[in-house]
Amino acid sequence: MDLHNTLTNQISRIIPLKDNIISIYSCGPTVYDSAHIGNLSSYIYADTLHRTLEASGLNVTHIMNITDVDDKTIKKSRELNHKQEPMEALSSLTKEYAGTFFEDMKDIGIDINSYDFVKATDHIEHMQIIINNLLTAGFAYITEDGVYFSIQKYIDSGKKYGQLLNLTNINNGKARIDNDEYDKDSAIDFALWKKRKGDEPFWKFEIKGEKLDGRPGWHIECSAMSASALGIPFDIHTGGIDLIFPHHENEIAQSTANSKNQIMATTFFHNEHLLVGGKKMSKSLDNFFTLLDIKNKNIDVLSFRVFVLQSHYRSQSNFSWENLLSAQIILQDIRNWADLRFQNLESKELKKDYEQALPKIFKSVSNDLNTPEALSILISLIKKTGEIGADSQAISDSLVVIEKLFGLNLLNRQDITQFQKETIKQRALARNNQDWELSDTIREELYNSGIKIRDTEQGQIWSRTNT
RNA sequence: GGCGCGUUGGCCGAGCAGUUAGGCAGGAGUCUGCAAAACUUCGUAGAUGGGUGCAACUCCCAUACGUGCCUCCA
Repeated sequence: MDLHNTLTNQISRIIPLKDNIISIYSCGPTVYDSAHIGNLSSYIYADTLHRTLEASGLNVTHIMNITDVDDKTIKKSRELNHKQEPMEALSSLTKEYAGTFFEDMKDIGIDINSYDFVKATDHIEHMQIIINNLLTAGFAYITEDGVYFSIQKYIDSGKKYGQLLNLTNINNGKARIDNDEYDKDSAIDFALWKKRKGDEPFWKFEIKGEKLDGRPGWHIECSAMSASALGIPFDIHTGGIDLIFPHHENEIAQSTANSKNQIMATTFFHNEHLLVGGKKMSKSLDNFFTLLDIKNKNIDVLSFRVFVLQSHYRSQSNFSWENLLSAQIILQDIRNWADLRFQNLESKELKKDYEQALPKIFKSVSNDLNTPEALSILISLIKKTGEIGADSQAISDSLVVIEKLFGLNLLNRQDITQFQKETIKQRALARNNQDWELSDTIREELYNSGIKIRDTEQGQIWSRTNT
């Protein structure tokens, strides 16, 4: 497939580094609170990328990290459980929200078994090794409050800082200097390790006799986890557009400082933000929604996946309830179409349409993940099914492909019960006898049991009322 | 202040230099025992001002507005 690469700002063909294995590292959640749907949209795009690559015949190794130690997790765990041991408080908080995160992932159609999740706290030792190596090689220095990475040393070694972003004026970033509360040589240097303050949770760390008990900086977590799972370099690094700087830029610096290669990953995949009322959805603006908000409105959460796929990952999309409801209608249409495979329908001429549509859909997603186009082709196909008539076999066959790419839980839909099937047969009988009264009564019975009937040239076709 | 991105019909949202995107919502109609569905059809989009082209929503330049990153952030 072809994909936009933030490193080159161009769309280029994805070619695996090793055989036909694609390695992906996705920046996952910081588990101090429920994810909002903007966070989740990022994972939906990464998941669709994963699915498309698999559909291209590649084996995908997909790592997603869980950040379970950082400023926010520590702060919140101290507030909530100030009587508990700091480490225990941290772990009980992050366990809870990691749990809700996995539930959310399942709800939005992500097969969590096709990912390897890694936790930051399981990789502390590896982070310490990297920090130690960076210190030894002169890329890092120790201060009163921690260990810092020296951008200047990195640049001096002949590598480029600013691979993803044009950083010519980064030193002039006024906000950056104002917010600088740490003891570092240069405003752009960043913490690899933060020494323990007060009763924060900490890990033992000693270098050359110097006691540095504390916790890792945010960026080093991803460098360590990606390296231990995938090595350097790997194929695709994903995340929201806001992670480009400084997070990914710093990851690159850490991961490549000690390596001949200056590439951390061959492709960087970044998705645009979800907006609300034209503004970025964020916790700080308090304009965010969670999956729970969607559930509370009795809207199927998979509608959100459809909503996300309706816009391209590199353009912003504006979230509104009206748009989500519109996506829900599309989801219903797709599900009703999927259920046609249970209904023994036939239409020879339609087979051709399926044979043409599926490669088109695949071509669209392969072209820089153009999911809106792919969805529109699918919808046209569904409309055509209504027009000409359905073919159960063709639908069964194509569902496998559609499900593979879109992840809408279409394959585990159930057939109606034997009793309901019998009831439909009885109605057909009544209709043959022109017993409209009985026919209508049966139709109402079926409706009450959750089955909607429409009469077509191919006979009765059912769909579920609750989808 | 620095570096980007966007502006499409009531709402959302693509592709494409010349031929209908698609969806949602609305009007009218066809079909139907009824219903539902489906279909047909209507409102004829492309921020503004220039430029290049036989031809621009589509390329280029400006302006306006919006928005993102530069600080934790998907």
